[in-house]
Amino acid sequence: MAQRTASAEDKRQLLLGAAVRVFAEKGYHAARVGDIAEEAGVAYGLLYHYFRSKDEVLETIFQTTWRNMLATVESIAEAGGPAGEQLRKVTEVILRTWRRDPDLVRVLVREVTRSSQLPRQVDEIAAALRALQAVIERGQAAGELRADIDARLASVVWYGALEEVLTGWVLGRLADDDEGIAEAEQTVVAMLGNGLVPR
Amino acid sequence: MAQRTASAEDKRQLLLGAAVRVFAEKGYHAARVGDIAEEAGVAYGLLYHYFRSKDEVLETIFQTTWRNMLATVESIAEAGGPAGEQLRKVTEVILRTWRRDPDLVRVLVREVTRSSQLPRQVDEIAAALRALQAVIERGQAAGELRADIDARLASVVWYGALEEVLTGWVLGRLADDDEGIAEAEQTVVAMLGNGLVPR
Amino acid sequence: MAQRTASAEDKRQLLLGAAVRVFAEKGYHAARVGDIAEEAGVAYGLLYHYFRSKDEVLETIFQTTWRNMLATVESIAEAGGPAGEQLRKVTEVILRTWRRDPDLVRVLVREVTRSSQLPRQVDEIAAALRALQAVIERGQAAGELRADIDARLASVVWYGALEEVLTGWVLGRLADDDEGIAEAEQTVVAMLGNGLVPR
Amino acid sequence: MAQRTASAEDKRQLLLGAAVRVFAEKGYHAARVGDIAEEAGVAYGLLYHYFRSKDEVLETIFQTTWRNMLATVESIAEAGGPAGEQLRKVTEVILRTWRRDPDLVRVLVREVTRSSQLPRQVDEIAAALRALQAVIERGQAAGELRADIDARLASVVWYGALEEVLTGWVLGRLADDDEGIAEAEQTVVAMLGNGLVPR
DNA sequence: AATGAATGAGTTTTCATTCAT
DNA sequence: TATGAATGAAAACTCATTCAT
Repeated sequence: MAQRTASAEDKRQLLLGAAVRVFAEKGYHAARVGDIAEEAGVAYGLLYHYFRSKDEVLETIFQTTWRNMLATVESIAEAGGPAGEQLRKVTEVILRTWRRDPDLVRVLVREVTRSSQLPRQVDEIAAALRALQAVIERGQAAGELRADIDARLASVVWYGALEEVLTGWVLGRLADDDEGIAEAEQTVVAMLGNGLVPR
Repeated sequence: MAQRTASAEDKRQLLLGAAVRVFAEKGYHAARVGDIAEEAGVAYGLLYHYFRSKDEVLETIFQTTWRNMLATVESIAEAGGPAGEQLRKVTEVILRTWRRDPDLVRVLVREVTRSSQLPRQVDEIAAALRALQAVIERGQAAGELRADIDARLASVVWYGALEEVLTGWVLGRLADDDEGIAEAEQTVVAMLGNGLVPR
Repeated sequence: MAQRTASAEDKRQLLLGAAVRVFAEKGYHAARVGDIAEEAGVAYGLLYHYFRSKDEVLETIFQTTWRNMLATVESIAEAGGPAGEQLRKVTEVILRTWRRDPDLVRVLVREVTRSSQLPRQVDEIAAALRALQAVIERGQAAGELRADIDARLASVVWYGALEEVLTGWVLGRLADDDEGIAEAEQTVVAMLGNGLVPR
Repeated sequence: MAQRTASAEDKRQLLLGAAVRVFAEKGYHAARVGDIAEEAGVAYGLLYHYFRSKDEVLETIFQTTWRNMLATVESIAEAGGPAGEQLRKVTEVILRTWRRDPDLVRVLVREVTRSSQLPRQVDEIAAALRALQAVIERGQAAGELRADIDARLASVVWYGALEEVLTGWVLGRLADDDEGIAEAEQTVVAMLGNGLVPR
């Protein structure tokens, strides 16, 4: 029975992986349920054994990703160290997702607004934002970061910058080779951390 | 005939305004052509005298908005003055759109990804980004801004921050009263301009 | 506009007539919306201009028929005369529907139960039953009919007998030539009528 | 092996009983095979060990019920006695089914038409009608019943009256307490019986 | 006998768009 | 210009049934 459960979980993952590829290629809306099933090599009816609807598939992708993101940010935060260094690590982790799983990022970037319609997703994203905010607040408390800036707003600004860089890569607006990625990391950290104005 | 043209233009605007309200309320996809016509108080067939398709209506909204945005950014750039001040003005203009026309911002934020699918839009957004980039480059040339940061990346980061603040307002994640708006402006300018790290 | 309305009403009738024929032939469930449209010679989308759903088409057929039935029964009742004679006329009118519009009777008989699921129909049928009941009550009050029998039950029994005769014709269980119809009328009236007459 | 067979028969009955309850509650069409299995407390695949299809389940319910009905009517007929008394007994047996197994009657009444599509059912019902007809014919031959009324038609009328009374109870149109049931029996017998008796 | 994962046929309905008036 | 009747493409989803285990 453990076997059966494991196998069922495998099938779920198989479908989820196929969905990411298909959504990345054609977009959520244009992707037909049959495309996902075909990509996964199963009959489309099977998708409805594992998910309530096509929507739930996307929702699951978002939820899983954000949960992981949240866990990563939190583990970085818990690891301690200078706030600036923590923010650099968060930036690095998030931006490197592009190299690790470009299809996933494509889906995330293209369907953000769809996800934000769904109340549940908002919670997940909000949780990640709060984690980022907490890092900033601790940095402010420790005197490492400016205390005259609202931590929540700062987290929103930081997150927006990251999302837009990813969007730039997805849309081909920005160079996404190794050098481009490294430069983006540095730029985000430099601009947000130290500012654009020379000192 | 001038009158007729004017009247035709009025009808177009009437339909566009109605479309913004309807798209803001139900989202582009859920909005039916009939809803827009009803909101505008005309028969739905009439929409096809002024627009080729429902898609073109959204496209027009984006194009017009971005053209205005671009013109504004360019006029700020042409007006001259310190780069930092120019960036502050751009930030102010973009963020105050929320107060001026929240429905428009709702549509823009909710349908960004759809817009980025449409090739024509990319140009408009890209043009606005280039204008922002130009401001930064001039600031770098004048020694007012750090020259070790890629201007294109900087424009992307800046734009991302603005978009995410608007998103925060749309989703109710951030306070959007006058004070909240003022604080957001200052925070964006402060963080991106001067950095989060105290000097 | 009167013309347009008339034409619209014609189209509705066209679709309703086609629906009766198709439902009669294949049954409501097996009948596809496309079959009705094809029978009517229009595109199936048009059906949705005139009816909310396939269900509403059937509902309309029932409602119209029962409304007519009710009107007929009431007009017979209002015409006055001996109760027995009124019941004979009602029987005649209902049974002769089979000759007048066999397809309609086929639909009515085959889909009775479906109609009784729909709350609105219940009212229509109930109204017709009440009219029949009223005829019986007046006959009882006038001493023409036995007063020791509950008029409501009597109307139900009478109606059941009529429905089953129609069912017999629909299923080919009973002869439905002119002679068969005449005999059925006489039999129903004889069995039910003489039973109601005091001795 | 007798045990195994008995157990298998039990499972069949278990499933049939569950099907009656589920069909009574949601109707045949809305009832899913899974619902029946769940009501019976077994996996839905098991249903296919005992029945060829969902349709066969309903068919079996009808067949069993009608076979019993037929047997009952025939045993009443064979017991002899005055025809009027026999008809009273038949009426009593059929109407009391409502008290004995309301769910079964609900299914029978709601799905009559569905059953009449199925050729096999027609035979069963036809057989019961013939039995009723035989009772009447014997009554006519014995001079106890009017001979000027067609026995087949009379059986149809009688059956229709019974079915409609049951329908009235199912739909809540008629009182179905003990008194209501008793009155219905008497009314049917009085109306139909006295009408058949020569004067 | 029992389970439930897997299959895929089958159909209503929506709604953007066209076009006769 | 304006109307709204007419068209038909397009796809998610349900659920009866099969079958490997």
